[in-house]
Amino acid sequence: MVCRAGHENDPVEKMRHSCAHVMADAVQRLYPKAKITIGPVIEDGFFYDFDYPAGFTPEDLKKIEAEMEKIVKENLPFERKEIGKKEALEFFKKLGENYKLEIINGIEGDKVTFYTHGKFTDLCKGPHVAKTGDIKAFKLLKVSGAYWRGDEKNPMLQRIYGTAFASQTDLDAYLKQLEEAEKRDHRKLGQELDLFEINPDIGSGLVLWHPKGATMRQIIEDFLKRELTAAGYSWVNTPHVGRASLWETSGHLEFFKENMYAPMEVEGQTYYLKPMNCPFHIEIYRSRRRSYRELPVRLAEFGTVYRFERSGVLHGLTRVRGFTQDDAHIFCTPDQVETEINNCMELVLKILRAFGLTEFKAFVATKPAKAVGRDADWEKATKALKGAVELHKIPYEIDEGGGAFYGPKIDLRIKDALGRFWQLSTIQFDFNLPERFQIGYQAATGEFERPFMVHRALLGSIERFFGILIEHYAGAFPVWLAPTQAILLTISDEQSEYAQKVLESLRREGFRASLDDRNEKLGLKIREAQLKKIPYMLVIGKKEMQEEKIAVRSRQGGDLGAMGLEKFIERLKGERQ
RNA sequence: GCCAACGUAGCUCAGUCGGUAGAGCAACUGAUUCGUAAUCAGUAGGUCGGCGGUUCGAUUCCGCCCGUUGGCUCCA
Repeated sequence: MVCRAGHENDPVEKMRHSCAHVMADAVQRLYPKAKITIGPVIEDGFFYDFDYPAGFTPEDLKKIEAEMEKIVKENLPFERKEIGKKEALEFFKKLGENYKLEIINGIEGDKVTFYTHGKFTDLCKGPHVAKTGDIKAFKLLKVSGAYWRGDEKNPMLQRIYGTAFASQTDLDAYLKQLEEAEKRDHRKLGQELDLFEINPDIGSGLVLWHPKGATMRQIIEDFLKRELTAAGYSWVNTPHVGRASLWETSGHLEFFKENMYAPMEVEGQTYYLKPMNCPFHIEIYRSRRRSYRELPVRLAEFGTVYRFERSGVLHGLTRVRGFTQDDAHIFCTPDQVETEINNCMELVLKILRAFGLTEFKAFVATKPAKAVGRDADWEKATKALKGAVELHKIPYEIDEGGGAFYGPKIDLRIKDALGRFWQLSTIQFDFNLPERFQIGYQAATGEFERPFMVHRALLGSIERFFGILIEHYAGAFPVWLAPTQAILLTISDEQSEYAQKVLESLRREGFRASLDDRNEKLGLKIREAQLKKIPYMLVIGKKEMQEEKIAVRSRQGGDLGAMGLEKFIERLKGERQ
């Protein structure tokens, strides 16, 4: 048992930690056969893993909770005791707690600490609250399977998750927040707003983009296309499959095969669906001799890739098997590295900010023990990455030795409206593929040189980014992204013709507008438009028709009163940018 | 893949302690032309995820499969 590093003195963490002990105690009181293993504090709560093959049902959870209440009422003191390892081993041996034996044997030094409350004793570094009665408000949340030490070769344990807070009010607030997150779930909103579907008849982890979702995707792609073109990228398109020999050269069959779809045979040749775009871009790079004069070469593509993900890890749009990367590869000379990376960073930030994502955290991963490439190149590249995050004043951490074997990288995480962090962008050097594909350029000296190669994705996967965006905005997209920006609502049939004209005017101005002239009450039309989260509802009744106006209602602000179409168009244009 | 829960109409869900199912919304039809979050009435819609077993009889019980969801990274 342990608190999270750096949080040992946080009173809530301490209480959660103690709560985990109380839960383990309750479990063993009710189910003496259950063996205790580990139970750390995690973000927002705690869990405890038990070896109990019968498993726990949701009803068991209620019983355990009730038992915990009793233990809290008993107000038992937590007592700390230092004890020799030998004695500790004997203690747990007698209880048949073999997982604890394994843990003790892995601990350095010859002393360990025990924490006891009532008749329950656990191996534990502490600290704890003084008495079980100090645990104020708690709740068990869910059960799941988990492997001992996270390794699937080990026995499957039963994990119970719970959380505890300093007061019932705090706990309720937390549960409410969970509910709020559930309401924003992109899978739910995706269906309600008719944006996309993942259909088992098509296949797990494969996305069908419905018209509204596809409209948004195109807006996103158009925006990126404009920005990247302006930043000097060239656009390429490459196929979805490639010959086995290509993936042998690239090394994917050696290192990435377990993530690739099974091969297919065509006329005696073996082909694989592409899990990455890089080999294709490299082939384009080396389609002719390159001179230092034309570097940097920046090849960009919205490249759709397929990766085999184990069925259990698939999740809505954020973890899929087929997805499109906003991928690009930069080939440049050593002199250009710094500028290229800085420009990449600038571009990433500009684009993410356009989507209302303004808080970032960067992780710079450096050279691992096993790596390819020259030390000097690693140093130069790592320095450029650090320089770029510092230049743009992004808070960052160094992930020492956390880079891939083929190069250092920056992972950029962004914070969404609910305060959750998501990893989106990545800027990654590659010292491996240029070598494998033997690419080069002719330097000023006339010598044949190897270029630096950088993989970079700003949004990462468009599918995943879209999912995050849906949750970030809770489906209420800003005008520039909304699939329908304004909907015209007539009050009676008499206004249909006039409304149709207004609709045409809006469309001519390039707006995504629609018309609801059904024979229904205004209240119903507003309700439906509101549920679709359309930014503007334009009411047209007798009055508006006579005065050649529209009554504007905004999604969040309600009735804004009547105005001329010109004035409304001006307003919309301002929000479109 | 593994552990657990779940799979009933387009959607959300109820139900059957074994005798082949029901609501609301949506759809369709009709009436209503009604000014800022749900007008009324009617009609239609289901091999109760698939296959097999037990049974006179299975949507219900059992087994297998498929799919969905949560977890399997947090190391006393």
